[in-house]
Amino acid sequence: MREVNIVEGIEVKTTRSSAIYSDLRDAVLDGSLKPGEKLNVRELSARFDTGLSPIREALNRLATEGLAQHSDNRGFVVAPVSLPELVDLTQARCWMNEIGIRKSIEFGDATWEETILVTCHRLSRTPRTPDDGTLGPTPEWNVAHKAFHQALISACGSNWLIETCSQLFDSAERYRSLARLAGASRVDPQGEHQDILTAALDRDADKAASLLTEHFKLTADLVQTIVKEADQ
Amino acid sequence: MREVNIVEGIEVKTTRSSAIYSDLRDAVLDGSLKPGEKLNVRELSARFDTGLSPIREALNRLATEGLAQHSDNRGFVVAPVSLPELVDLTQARCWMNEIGIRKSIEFGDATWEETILVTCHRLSRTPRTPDDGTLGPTPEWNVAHKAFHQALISACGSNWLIETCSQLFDSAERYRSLARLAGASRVDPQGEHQDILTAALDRDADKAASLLTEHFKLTADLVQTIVKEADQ
DNA sequence: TGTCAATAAATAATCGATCATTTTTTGCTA
DNA sequence: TAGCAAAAAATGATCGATTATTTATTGACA
Repeated sequence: MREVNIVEGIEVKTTRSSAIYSDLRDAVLDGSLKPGEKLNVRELSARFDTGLSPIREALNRLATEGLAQHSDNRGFVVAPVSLPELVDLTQARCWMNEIGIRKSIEFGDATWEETILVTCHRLSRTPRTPDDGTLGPTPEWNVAHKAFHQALISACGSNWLIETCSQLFDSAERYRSLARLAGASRVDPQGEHQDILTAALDRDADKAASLLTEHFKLTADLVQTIVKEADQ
Repeated sequence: MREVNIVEGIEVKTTRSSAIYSDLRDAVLDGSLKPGEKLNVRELSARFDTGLSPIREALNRLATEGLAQHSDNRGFVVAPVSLPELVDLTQARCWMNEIGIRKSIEFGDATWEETILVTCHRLSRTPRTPDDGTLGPTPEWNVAHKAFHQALISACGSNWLIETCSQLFDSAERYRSLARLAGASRVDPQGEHQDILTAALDRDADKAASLLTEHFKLTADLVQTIVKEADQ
């Protein structure tokens, strides 16, 4: 119980459980914890230099969220990935984000327009590959990427939908990370982002929806190739 | 670590954490734990005659699921309810179930048809009010009710969508329970269920979707009246 | 009497020992 | 050597004591 963060000037004392949850979550999402990998509580408690309780609490949260799996008396593993699940996930993303962007185009006001404009701009200005030559998107780019996608649907009128899309985004990011680790990379996602932005600002719901859907499907296709290869 | 269940002949040893999670979840859903109520860990551990760890694990799961809220160093409370959240929730239910039933009508095979037929039949044969005169739906009716609604969307092709609708259903059930405790009750939901079933079997997607949406909105309207009254 | 700091009480979080269950190893028998 | 049962090891789950933090209470002072 010692982690202290400063948020907007005020001290926020976080707990070990929360800190570890956040770390483990990041590790699952960026692929440093591999799908199916055993999450041994004692081992993790040694690694994080903490007791068993915070680890178990963090794992319980991850499991409820779907990023880990739990079996009574058999502990936790990182949630597995599979081709069928990727298809399922992609389908759900397309459907839900389509509603989200259509409704946002219908209901969104000037503030929404400005938000999608700004988040898209920030995304374009955020370096995708690190200076040090290591591969893959930087954490900053990932954050900016999610911010833009969530902004697109932010005026839809249902936090439930927004939250669901957020979880879907994260689950998909895990697949993207795995593809990246296997050496794959999108050529020009930013061009697609710009096109979606333009369609949204033009209030062209059909075009925005189909571009967004296409965007998700292209990513899934790339990831799919890699997952298939890895399976063999 | 002593809870033992028999599932299809084989022994399944469940944990205290899981058993308590299940109990607490039921209590939140049926309204016996009130929105905003403090979930004191010591108190609960006394009530369930167990240590602190299983209680905390159960609460962590509930919180991740959205049925409880957690604040670092301040513990857990039952998730609050509100009019805006009910509106949000209802909107999301309508949108997602509409996709679910449309795609199921598009993709569903004979097995799907039989499943919705059977679950609807079972629902109609399950007593809604208990024999002993206590009010509100019986647990059996609630189970059958959910089974029918989930069956309707079960052939949509995305487990993610199905799972999301399941969570939405549960969250909505909490509102229904609260309305029931306040004395409100739907007149004839089964008539609506039959109409939805018929439209689905007829593969009339537009009709099925609009009936289903109407069904959710009617429930929400009833609950809304109660929540409003309770607020004053 | 109202405000505020200091103190006390209550509650949340964590720890590591202990107990229960699962998994692995061992060694016997056919 | 294969199959199996018993024993051992490893791992998961739980407990209650301890520590950290928040909330409530007290009492000094303006």
